[in-house]
Amino acid sequence: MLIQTKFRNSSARFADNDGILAFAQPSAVTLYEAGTTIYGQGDPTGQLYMVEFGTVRLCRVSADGRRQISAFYFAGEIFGLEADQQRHFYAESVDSAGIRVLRPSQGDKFNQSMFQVALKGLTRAQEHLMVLGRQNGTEKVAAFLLDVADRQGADRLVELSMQRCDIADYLGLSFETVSRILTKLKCAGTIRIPHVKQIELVDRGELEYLRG
Amino acid sequence: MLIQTKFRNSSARFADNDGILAFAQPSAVTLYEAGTTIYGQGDPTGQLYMVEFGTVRLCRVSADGRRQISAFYFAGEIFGLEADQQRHFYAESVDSAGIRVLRPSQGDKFNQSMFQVALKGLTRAQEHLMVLGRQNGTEKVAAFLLDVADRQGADRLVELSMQRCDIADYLGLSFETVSRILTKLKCAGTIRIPHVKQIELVDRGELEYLRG
DNA sequence: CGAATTATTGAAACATGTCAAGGATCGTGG
DNA sequence: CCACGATCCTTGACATGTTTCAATAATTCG
Repeated sequence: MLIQTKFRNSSARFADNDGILAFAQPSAVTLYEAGTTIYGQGDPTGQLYMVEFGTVRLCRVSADGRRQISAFYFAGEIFGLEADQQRHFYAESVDSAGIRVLRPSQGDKFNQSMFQVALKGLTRAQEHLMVLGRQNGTEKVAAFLLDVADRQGADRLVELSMQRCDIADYLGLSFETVSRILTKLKCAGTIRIPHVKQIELVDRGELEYLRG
Repeated sequence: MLIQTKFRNSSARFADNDGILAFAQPSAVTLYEAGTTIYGQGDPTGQLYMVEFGTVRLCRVSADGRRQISAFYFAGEIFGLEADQQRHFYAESVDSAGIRVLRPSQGDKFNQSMFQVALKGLTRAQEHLMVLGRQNGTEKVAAFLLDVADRQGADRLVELSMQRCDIADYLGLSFETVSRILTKLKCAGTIRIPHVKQIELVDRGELEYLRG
C-alpha cells in the first residue's frame, strides 16, 4: 500500500549523505506501510533510495525459507546500490517508512556519491561479517543494540522499529534466542525493556565489553 | 620476507579486472612468502593491490584472539580498498604470492575502476553474509568449495592453497568441524581428497544442492 | 473487548565447539 | 635419500550454545 506524499525537505535534519542530494534528482517521498515491498529480487536496478523516516530491511530468502537480512536502513541512509542490472536482494519497509527515490542524473559528482555509498555499504557488510562469523548470541545482540543506538543518535533509549524475528534474521539467530538474550541482559541489569520495542541501555560499558 | 621480482605481464591470462590496469600505474611484482603481512590494521590506505599469483587473506582478530577472514583473493583479483584513511583489516599472503601495487593515477577512469572494485567487494561480502548467517557447516563448506572452484576456473579439481584453519576462520567454524565435514563429504562420495590440499568435486550437483 | 500477532519461557534435540590423542605431511639437515 | 622435528590434519569423547517444538503471556489491531 503506497501513498504519495509531498513534503520534500524533512531530511534536512539528517546528514546529507555524501552530498548525494545535491546531484541526484530527488523525487517526492513515498510512504510505505509496514511490511511493503520496495523492490523485489530480480527487479532491474538503476536508482537509489533514501530513507526519509522509518526503517527498511534488505533481505534474501533461501529455497527452504531461511531469511537473511543483510542490512537495516534508518532515516537519512541510502540503499539500493547493486553491482549489476538485477537486484540480488529485496527491500521492504519494516515499519511505516517514507522513501525518496534518487534518480541518477548523469554526472561526475553523482558517481562520486555512488562510490561513497558503495564504500559505506562495503564497510558495514565487512563489520557484519565479523559479527556473524565469530560472535556468540550475546555478543551479536550487544553489537546490534550499540549499532542501532549509534545510528539513531540515541544515548540511552533505543527504539527498535523491527520485531524480534527481524533482529534474529539479521544476526543469524532464532527469534527465541534473541528474546532469551534480551531477557538475560535485562536480568543482569545491563539493559531495561520499558516496552517491547524500547531498550534502555543501562550499562553501555558492559555492552561494549560484551560486543568485544 | 619480500623479494622484488621483475616480470610484469604474467597476469595477462586473467581478466583485466575492470580495466584497472589501463589506468593505474602498476609496479613490479613483489613476492610474499607464505604468511607474510602485506599491510596491517591501522596502516594508511591509498593504494590497491592485485594478486599476480598465489592467495591473499583479508583478516581481523578480536581482542580475545578469534579471527575472521573476510575474504580470500586469488590470481587476477584486486584488494585493498577501504572506506577511509585507515585500514580496518590486515592482509596476508596465504601461500607464496606475487602482488602488484596499483598506485592511483589521478583520473576519472581510475575512479571508475575503483567503483567497480567496491561493487564487486560489496557483492561478495553480501553473499558471504548469507552463508555465515543462515547456513550450517555442510552448506558453508559446499558453498566454499564451489566458490573456489569457480574462481579458479576449475571443473573438478580444486586446489586449496589455504589450510583448514583458514577455511574455518572464513566460514565461522572450528577447523575440526571443517575437517569433519570434508571427511563426511568424502564418505558420501560427493568429493574425493587425493591430497590434503586438493579436493576433487565428484558430484558437483550434490554440492550445489547442499549449498542451497 | 476479542482475535490475531508477537514475545517470552521451558524442555529436549541437535549441531558445533573444545579438549585431547594419534596420524599425516612438510621441510630440513645429516 | 632418510630421519627427525614441527606443523597440520583427522578423529574421538564430551561440553556447550543454539535450535526446535510447545505452551503461555503480552501486545496490537479492529
